[in-house]
Amino acid sequence: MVEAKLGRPRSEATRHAILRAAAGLVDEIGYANITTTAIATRAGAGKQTIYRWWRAKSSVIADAVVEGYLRLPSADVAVTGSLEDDLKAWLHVTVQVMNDAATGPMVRALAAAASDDAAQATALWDHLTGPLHRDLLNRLERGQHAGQLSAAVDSAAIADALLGTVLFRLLAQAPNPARLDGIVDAVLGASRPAG
Amino acid sequence: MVEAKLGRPRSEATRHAILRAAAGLVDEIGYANITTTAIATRAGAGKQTIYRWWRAKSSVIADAVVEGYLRLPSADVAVTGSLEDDLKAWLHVTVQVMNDAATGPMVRALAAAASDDAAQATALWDHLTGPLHRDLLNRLERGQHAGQLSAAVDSAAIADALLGTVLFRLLAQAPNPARLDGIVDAVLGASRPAG
DNA sequence: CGCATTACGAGACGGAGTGTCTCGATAGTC
DNA sequence: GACTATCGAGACACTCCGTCTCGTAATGCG
Repeated sequence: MVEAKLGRPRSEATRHAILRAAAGLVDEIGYANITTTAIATRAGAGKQTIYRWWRAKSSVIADAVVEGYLRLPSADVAVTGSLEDDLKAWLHVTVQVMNDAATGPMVRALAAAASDDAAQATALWDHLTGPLHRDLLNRLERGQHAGQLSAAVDSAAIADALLGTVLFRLLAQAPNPARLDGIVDAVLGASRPAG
Repeated sequence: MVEAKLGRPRSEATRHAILRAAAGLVDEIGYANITTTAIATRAGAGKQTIYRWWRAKSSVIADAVVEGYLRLPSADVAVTGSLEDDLKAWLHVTVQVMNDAATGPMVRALAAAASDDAAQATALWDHLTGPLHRDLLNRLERGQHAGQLSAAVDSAAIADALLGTVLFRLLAQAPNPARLDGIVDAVLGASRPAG
């Protein structure tokens, strides 16, 4: 990890251009159709410059995600009076967003791309789902402070379950929204006050 | 869908050999490293025979899943007195199984393979996770009959959430088992009797 | 049986893409 | 100015996909 002191230094501008080109291509033509040549051309870089710094194409795109060049479109978790309503609304909107033409294929492809490298996969999912998880957690903890949710439950675990549900639907491409409300009902406690 | 009546009929043995070869190769060298030539060679078939009946390599492998040549290793859901304990035990074992050397990469690769075709993806995930979902649902409904779980909650939704959690961990390759118990706690109702 | 028809195994083939290699030029350090 | 590593550009060998072409095998019809 020691930087070389001799010779021409690595161009940070080129690095940025490559990651930016990769991210743009994922958006425009989809992960599966991207070629290294296309990334290089769009970035105004040579192919060797890519392979000098990344092991493979998938690594470039994974890096683009990890460094924030590609983000999942996220829906804000509303804060109205009802935790239950807010979570249900978030679930429906998020499932809808994930099922749109661009997002679903991208996430599925990235999941496959990261499957080579466990460390990379962890970093990638962390960056993709981290913001969503954080938003959910904030709302849940606010609900706990407001007494809408028992302080004894593990709110991070609930956020896991909700995100897991969204991802499951994303992978299975089953846009049936029928059970989404049921999940929130179950997660908030079966014996909540009747609504 | 009308079968031809003239000429040599399609060999069911060859069809079986091709699907069997594809399934074996997924296990042995992983989805990403499979070539159509390798499938054909291993099956003792010609490449043209594959392309005569399947559109692409991913279709062959998806078919192998749908027809049961590839299965997710499943852990039985125990039936002891405690629904809570049974679900926690199942979650831990299942996450452990999914994290083993062969299963994780296979599922991730299949997720990518199915991303081409929405209808195929639904069928594929149905066959992969269907048995697990059914087992969970059985145990949950049994718990509802035994009064361990409110009859009002959507047990299928709970099964979704538990499976979603497992898949999320599988994709993110985060083997941290800490929150698993918390998910069961949350899902079974925050206000259950203290344990 | 002979003929038409379709599937079969085998493998050659063109096209596309990957990752390596080479080139002359460039941007730093000493 | 010498040295060294990176730069853009693109040629290159290699692998793989999916198509095409063989000669052969299996089935129904006359």
